[in-house]
Amino acid sequence: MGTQDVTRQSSAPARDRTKGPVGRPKVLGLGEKRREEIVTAALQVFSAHGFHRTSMSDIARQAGVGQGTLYRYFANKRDLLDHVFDHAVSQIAMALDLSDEAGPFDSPDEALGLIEIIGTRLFALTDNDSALLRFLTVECGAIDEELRHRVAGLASSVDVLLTQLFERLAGEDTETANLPLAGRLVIGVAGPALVMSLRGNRDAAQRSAFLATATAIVDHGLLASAEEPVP
Amino acid sequence: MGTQDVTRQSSAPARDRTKGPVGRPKVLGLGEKRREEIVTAALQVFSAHGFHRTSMSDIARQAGVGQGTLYRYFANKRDLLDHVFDHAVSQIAMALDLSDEAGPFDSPDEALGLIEIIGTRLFALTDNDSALLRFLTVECGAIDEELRHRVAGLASSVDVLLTQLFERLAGEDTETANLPLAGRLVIGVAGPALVMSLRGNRDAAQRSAFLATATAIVDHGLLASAEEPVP
Amino acid sequence: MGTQDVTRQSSAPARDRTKGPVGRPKVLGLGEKRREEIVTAALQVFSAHGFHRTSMSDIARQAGVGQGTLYRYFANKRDLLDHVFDHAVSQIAMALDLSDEAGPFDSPDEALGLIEIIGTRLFALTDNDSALLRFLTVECGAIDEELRHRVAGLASSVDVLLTQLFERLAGEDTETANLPLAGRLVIGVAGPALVMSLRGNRDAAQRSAFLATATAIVDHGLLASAEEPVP
Amino acid sequence: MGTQDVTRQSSAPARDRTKGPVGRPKVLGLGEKRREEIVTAALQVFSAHGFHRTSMSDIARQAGVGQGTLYRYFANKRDLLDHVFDHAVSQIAMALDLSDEAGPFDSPDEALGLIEIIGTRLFALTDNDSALLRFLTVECGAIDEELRHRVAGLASSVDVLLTQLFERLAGEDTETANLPLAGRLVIGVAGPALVMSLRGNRDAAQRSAFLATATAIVDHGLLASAEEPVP
DNA sequence: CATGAATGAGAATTCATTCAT
DNA sequence: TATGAATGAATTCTCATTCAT
Repeated sequence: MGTQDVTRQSSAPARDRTKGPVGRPKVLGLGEKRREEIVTAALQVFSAHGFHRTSMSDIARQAGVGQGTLYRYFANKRDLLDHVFDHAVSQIAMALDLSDEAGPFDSPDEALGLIEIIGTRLFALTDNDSALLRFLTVECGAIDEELRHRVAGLASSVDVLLTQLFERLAGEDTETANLPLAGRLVIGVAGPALVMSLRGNRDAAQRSAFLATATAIVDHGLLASAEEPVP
Repeated sequence: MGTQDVTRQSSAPARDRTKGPVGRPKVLGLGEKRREEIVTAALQVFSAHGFHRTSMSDIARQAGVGQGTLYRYFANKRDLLDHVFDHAVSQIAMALDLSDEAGPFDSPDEALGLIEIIGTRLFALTDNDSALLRFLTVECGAIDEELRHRVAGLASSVDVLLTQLFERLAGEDTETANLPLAGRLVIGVAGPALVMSLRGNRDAAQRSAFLATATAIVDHGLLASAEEPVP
Repeated sequence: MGTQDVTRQSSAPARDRTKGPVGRPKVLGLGEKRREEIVTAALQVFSAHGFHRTSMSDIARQAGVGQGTLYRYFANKRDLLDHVFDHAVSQIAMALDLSDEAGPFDSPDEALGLIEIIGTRLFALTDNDSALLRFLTVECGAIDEELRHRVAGLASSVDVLLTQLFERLAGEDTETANLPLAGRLVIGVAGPALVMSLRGNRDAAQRSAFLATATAIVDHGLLASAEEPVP
Repeated sequence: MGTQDVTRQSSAPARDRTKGPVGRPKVLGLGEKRREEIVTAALQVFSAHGFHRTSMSDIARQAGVGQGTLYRYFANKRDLLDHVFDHAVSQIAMALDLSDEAGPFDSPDEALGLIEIIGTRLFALTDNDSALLRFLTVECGAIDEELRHRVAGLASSVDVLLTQLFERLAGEDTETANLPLAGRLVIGVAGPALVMSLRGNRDAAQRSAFLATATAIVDHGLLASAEEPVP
């Protein structure tokens, strides 16, 4: 009578993307423009109502096209979702792209400033298009197994990036053993800021207090602790 | 011979016959047991496949009962979900209950130990029943508006608890202005640990390193930073 | 493209009464008493909500017994319905039984008085137990094919009775050709009275006006017209 | 790039693209035709098996469309029923429309002829489409409370029409007190004719005998009795 | 005998997807 | 190419009926 096996008959939904051109073509044709309009519209409604509660009709209405048209650009709802995911990720990557800023730092303090820069950008991102982050952080993980993995992969990427950042901040004279952990912690530290922001809180004072605290944490807590051997 | 009451909603079973023998006796507590079995089964499948991808048939199969039986115990799928949510929350509350441990501390260091205690319990919780936390953290927020609010409320509660904890840790000589933020930060800090654990990582070394780092963060970063005025 | 055949796959519900003792046994055992309680309860709820919208639970609740008990007395819902129908018919037959009154009449006027007698009894019937007539007249015809036939048969019986009555009223010197039609017409004439009464109208003045008009119709219209050859 | 309107209930299709070619043009009137086909099919099966015993699948099969299609035209089963009701009422109203015939009458006898006209039309109606009247008279009253009220309202309308007719027939020198009752009586008188007809009886002789008798009833019984004061 | 817990067949309804135009 | 009408598989929920106690 105990709970039985949880596995399902129809286990794997079998990732089905039509292997059409998915990347970012240099020249946006008319069709490509339409694709992006649809993806953007889908992102809005997915974020507002959730993937499962959003019908293809909803997406078509939001995009201002017929439902049938969606199937000219995407093989099925799942395929469209994949593209929305990719779109969201690339938008965030662009927003967080530090290649301009992250030149070699003259001092650790300068480097620490990156935290504020990143934070400020994230706040701007949520103000502009809260759908983007809400989709990635709240909805995506709950859609299905595969997307959960991709979200996890995404998190890992940020992990790596942050670790590299901390390595540069810490300099070569530091024990790097727990820097990966530090990276994850900082992701966690960022979380509440996003939640705050996603809930519509735009209080500038709170935000700057938050960023200051986060910076202090990294400065004193992370980097200092990194110098102490883990017991 | 007059017409009796015909109203339907009067749920009173009118068991008023003068007869003694009442057929199958209602075994008290048995119904409650069955309810819990169903809730547990539902938690498993909701956590494994998500609320929307889980059909009532799935739940019934997992619980080892007929579909119709579910409706003897819960008004509808949503009602069942609510009970699953409550169940999950109370399980976690029990797991995190610190009333034994949180006696008055002789020293701040002793109090800091709470972080490790909480962390250890969370790890144990996920090892035992990963469905529980995955359901609350990953699935719930994406189900619908109302549940999102309830999750948010839950997070706020933890906020408050942590803030109170920090206040005790920091003592009265500290600026308390950003302690609420600190609470949120620590929630964030806990996140990655859960993710790590939910993904099935049971590496003890990594875990203890993580807890040590987290403790250090709170010790050096949070509490220390709390002494610095926010600009 | 045109509308297709209307016949159904599962055409006949196959009258299924368990051929247990159905008639009216002289001695009412305890079980028989219980049967009648259930039938009475079922009549109430069938009349109040309609057969299809009434569940066996509703009936059991109204009767103050468990659902399972219903199946100790009746094979299934349809069987119970049959008994309710029989019950209703016999109740009405009793209410309309004229064997006391319809002795040989000394004058046609005396005989005409029967119309008022019948009418008054019908009014009394609806006042006492409106469920009875409502069930027979409104609900029954719409339940299924078989019951429609039985209702029709019932109407025919009344037809015959009324025709016989009119024959006695008219005497032997009358063209009897359209007396059967006359019977049907009087059934129809009674209809509005029932409707009036079923809707709860108990206005005595209206009722007596109605009966007077009906009597006049039969006196002048029916009997007089019966003397004229139909063209 | 700003987020657009995400509200869902805004049914506006947002067909605003600047493009000209709009794909499959919406053929006006075709949808209306389909609606009527469905309503007609539903009337057939409702009449044959009753509302509650008719599934949406039955209707779809009868209409020769998929079940899903029904929901493109009607919100739900109840909505479809409402349209069937309206359809039936308007069909009957058309069949009974006396505006051509009911010119000013030179003599009461001429006016009396209306009864035969109405009767003949009703017979024709049932011969053509017995479902129509059976649905209204037998099924509708038993479906639910609301429809019962609508049927009652319908009957009242006929009441009024008939009363007005009788008033013209009787002339101004008559006591009008019981003319409303007379109207109801005539409705009742029509009932048996319908029943006869609905049962498939097409015997012309019986029909004309019936109409003659009914005319005689109104002539001698109703109108004559109208001249006598009600006690 | 009486009961009510358990059940699964069946009904209404939704929606991703197809395809004629 | 774009469209939206059509569709049926899948889902939630109801309820007549069975049967262990």
